Amino acid sequence: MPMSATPRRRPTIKEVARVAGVSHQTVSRYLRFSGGLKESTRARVDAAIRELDYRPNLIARSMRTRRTGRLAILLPGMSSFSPDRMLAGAVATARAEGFVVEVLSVDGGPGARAERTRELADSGQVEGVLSLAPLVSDAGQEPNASAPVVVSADLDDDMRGIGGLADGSVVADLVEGLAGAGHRRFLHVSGSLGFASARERKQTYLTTVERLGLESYGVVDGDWSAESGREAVRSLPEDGGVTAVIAANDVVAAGVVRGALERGWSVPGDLSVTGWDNHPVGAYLSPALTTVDVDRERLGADAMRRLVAAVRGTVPEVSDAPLNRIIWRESTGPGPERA
Amino acid sequence: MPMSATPRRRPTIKEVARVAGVSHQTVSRYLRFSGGLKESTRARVDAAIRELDYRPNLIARSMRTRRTGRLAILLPGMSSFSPDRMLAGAVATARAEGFVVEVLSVDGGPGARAERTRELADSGQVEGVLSLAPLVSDAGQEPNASAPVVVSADLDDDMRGIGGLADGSVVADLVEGLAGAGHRRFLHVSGSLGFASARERKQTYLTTVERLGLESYGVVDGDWSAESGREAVRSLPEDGGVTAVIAANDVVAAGVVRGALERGWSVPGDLSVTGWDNHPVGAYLSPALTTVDVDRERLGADAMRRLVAAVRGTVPEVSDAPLNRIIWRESTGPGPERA
DNA sequence: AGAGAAAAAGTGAACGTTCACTATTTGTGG
DNA sequence: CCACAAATAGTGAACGTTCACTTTTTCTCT
Repeated sequence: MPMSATPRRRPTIKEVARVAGVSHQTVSRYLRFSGGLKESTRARVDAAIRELDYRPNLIARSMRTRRTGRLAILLPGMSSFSPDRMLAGAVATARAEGFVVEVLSVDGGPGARAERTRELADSGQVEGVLSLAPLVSDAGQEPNASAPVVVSADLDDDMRGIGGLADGSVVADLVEGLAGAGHRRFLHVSGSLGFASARERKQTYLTTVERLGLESYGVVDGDWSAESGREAVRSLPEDGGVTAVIAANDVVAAGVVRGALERGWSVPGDLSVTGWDNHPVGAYLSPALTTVDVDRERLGADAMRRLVAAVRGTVPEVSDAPLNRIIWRESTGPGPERA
Repeated sequence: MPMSATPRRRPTIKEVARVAGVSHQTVSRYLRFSGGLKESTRARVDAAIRELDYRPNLIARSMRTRRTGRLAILLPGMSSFSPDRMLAGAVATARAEGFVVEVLSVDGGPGARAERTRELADSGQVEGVLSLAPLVSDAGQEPNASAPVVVSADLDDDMRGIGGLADGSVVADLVEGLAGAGHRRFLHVSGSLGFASARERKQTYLTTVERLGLESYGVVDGDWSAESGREAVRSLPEDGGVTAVIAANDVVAAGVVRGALERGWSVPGDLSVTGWDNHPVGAYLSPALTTVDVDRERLGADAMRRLVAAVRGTVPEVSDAPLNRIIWRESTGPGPERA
């Protein structure tokens, strides 16, 4: 029970000024941009700050400048989708740009999130909001001069982002790769269609199958869960001829594999399966999962960069390094035409 | 490019007062605790607030009260351990208690994190810090009257928390269950020993094996990774007699299973394997993973409750509901004595 | 109905910074 | 060496609340 001795107040700018023998305004100048100070005074202020272990009261500063230097990140409350890597990337970027990040997870659907976002955006508490989960698009933006809102490119409806394009092209590569291996009849198990990335992948799957003159047994609209993958395989007819499944992510793919094994089908002997995300365990499953490695950290960082740019009224730097990369592993093999 | 029309300032307490025909202090009173106001004035203030769409400037409030209402949560920067569920639980609890949470992920080891924590704790920016990753224990606390710091009970060194106890007892149950099924020779693959939970499990494993008169082939100190599990199995001699492996978590367990299969051992035929965490894919692996279901959300919530109590100087409510629950699945089976 | 207490409402300062000025010092060209 | 500009430093107000008081109103009891 260390009853801390002196409840000493933190030193203020004025005390620093007194110690340094200058005016408080000079200290303030020193703090903001140490230009325009004579070297001698600069040194005196510096010494005083050091001596008193002074650190500026950022709240008082915020109050005066009316800038909070804070951004909010919205997390989906409870879903199987947990954006941990993205979060880390986004947080790191924000910090690097000099912002403090406040994270809050909101339970409930896109509606609840949109509501909360709106509330946040014009609360004056934060300068911008980044949502890592889909919102219901509230058509017209706020009438209030509210803070900018960015929905992660991975999930966003406006497909300008790199995320969108890259996403699509990789599904196409996946299908082409399998077709090249002799597969003709496909199944896609999608993620929750509330996610733009899920819609995008589904769409690209359909058009690619069409474009290459292949057949799609269909698309099962899932929810990113393993169970949805298992169910999808269960619903397949015994001799439907499907030999390849494009699953929305690795978790779904694991479910697909399980479902196949339960029916006595071998993977990849009878059925090839692809996942998405390069989940840490994917390589250690049997069979090891073919997947798409996604730089989620960078995805989060990019989204945050977009937000920061919006806040500052500048144009975001677009990164062009490839974001996705297919990793072929054991869960995919030659199709019937090569067998 | 909607060049937002009026850059209208937010209304202040004084404007509300003017509209309501009362003093600013009356409005302030209304805002903080609407007690002590005559019903008629209460209504007038209420109407004025509504009319102006007034919302209090929390920064100004913070400045005056010297309370920020903010807590920080520290996440490990980049590790295989991502505390997403815990984060959600902690954030939700903090919000429910009226705090705003600021999350930051810190790269680097426990040293870097401890440094950053210290910095945060006496930055005056937050009223408390919750770390979801181990810190180097800085022996004596800060000399400054800094904000309280709580390291999650799951990870903390002081084992007072519920987390510690529950953890241990469940490892014992695991070993006992396997012993009851006829297993005699065990292997433990631990998590990073920087984590108190990893040390705790290891310790309980050792004492339980001892207590029941079983044999431990040894403990492999891992790092929560699948590869560490795979390596552990590889290092086993062909006829060492190990028939059961207690893995630090499901990811490690997946690696163990993989390693076993690669050696031509069947799971659970030749080797029983247990994981930890009830990872979403665990039930869909083949074999489905025996694991320990951990209410990580509540773990996070409990840790946050501890922090809030520390900040307020009150005693935290201890929850007593069981936190962990073994789920026996296919990856464990009878040992040699029953075969 | 009036005194006194309790309840309700008001007043001005303070929190620690930065902003918008004004004052002083330093430097420069003729 | 002086007038003048540029560089540097200083002064007081303002940001929007709450705190610590003081004043006014309302209620209660005799």
